[in-house]
Amino acid sequence: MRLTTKGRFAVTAMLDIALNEVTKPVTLAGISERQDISLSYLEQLFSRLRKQGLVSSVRGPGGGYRLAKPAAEISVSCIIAAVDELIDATQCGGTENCHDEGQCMTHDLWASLNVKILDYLSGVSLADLVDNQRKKEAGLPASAIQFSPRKTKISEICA
Amino acid sequence: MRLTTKGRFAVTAMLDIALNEVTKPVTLAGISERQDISLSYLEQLFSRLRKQGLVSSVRGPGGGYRLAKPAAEISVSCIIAAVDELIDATQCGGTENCHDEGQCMTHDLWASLNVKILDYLSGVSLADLVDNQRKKEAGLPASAIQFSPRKTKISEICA
DNA sequence: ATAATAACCTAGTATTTTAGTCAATTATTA
DNA sequence: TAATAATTGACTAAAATACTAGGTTATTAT
Repeated sequence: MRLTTKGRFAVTAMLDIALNEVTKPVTLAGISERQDISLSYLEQLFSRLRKQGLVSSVRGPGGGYRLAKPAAEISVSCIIAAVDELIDATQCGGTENCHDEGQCMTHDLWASLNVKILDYLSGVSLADLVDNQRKKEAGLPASAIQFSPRKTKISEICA
Repeated sequence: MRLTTKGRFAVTAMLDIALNEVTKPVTLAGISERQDISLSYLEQLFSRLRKQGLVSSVRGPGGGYRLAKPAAEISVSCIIAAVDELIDATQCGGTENCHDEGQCMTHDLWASLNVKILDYLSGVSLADLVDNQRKKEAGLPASAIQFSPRKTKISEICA
């Protein structure tokens, strides 16, 4: 399963576009500055995002990137899948040949975890993130995304 | 967030013990052979599992490892946390300083994803996995763990 | 006693992935 | 036509992952 800064950067960058594309296309140089992500790295990520049809590009002065679809129609899972290739918590990538010829004993576990993660990320759209961010900036509590303050230290995970 | 083969190996190895510890402690050499995991790698993993109090060890001939608690009291999240140190989908590891001085725009998203994953893995115990495996071997459908056959190809993730 | 067993420990290494740099080229527009 | 900004490809540093090697220590069966 792939949930790296690559995917995080991509989501952040897409959110930056969603927030700033009101008048003009958004340049990678702008995103780079605002979000503190290397320009060249962004170029690599956007090459994939464009190929997956998530953004459209305009070259030359005044150019940049726009969302190719309405923000409400772009899910987080979609963005991560575009840059990270495969969201998969199983060893085998769905081939079900994790151990010898058959499934490994924990295949079902990872497969169902996979579905859980995917379900969640599929349910969150860029529009949700925009909403959340706007509310945050206005000093309101975030609501679109259910935020839980629970910590994740080992001591708290194990009873 | 860390969901690597390390954690998968650890869960598989723990499950192997749960299935085989009926009479004697289970040796790493046995696990290595049955699960096709390098012995030395297992030793490293079990060093951590032991330090976290998940297994107890017996040295010498006839020795090996046993679960330190009933299988029903050992959750998958606990095992993964023991070997992978930290389950965390956020960039900052919970410090909330992901971007400059404040939270990055997607902090809430990763934080809540984190909770989702953790909730799920906390709810699955080794006993559940044993059940599932026994049913599988008996040719019955798995029930303890809800298995979904849904695929996770990019084309299916994005509408 | 002692030889076999199996945990335990430390250090190192190969491979892969991540995250990034560098240097160009191409299209567009002011 | 000069500046802009996407586009491309090749290359690199650092980290993490997944191991290997070689020992030591404790225990037990003989």
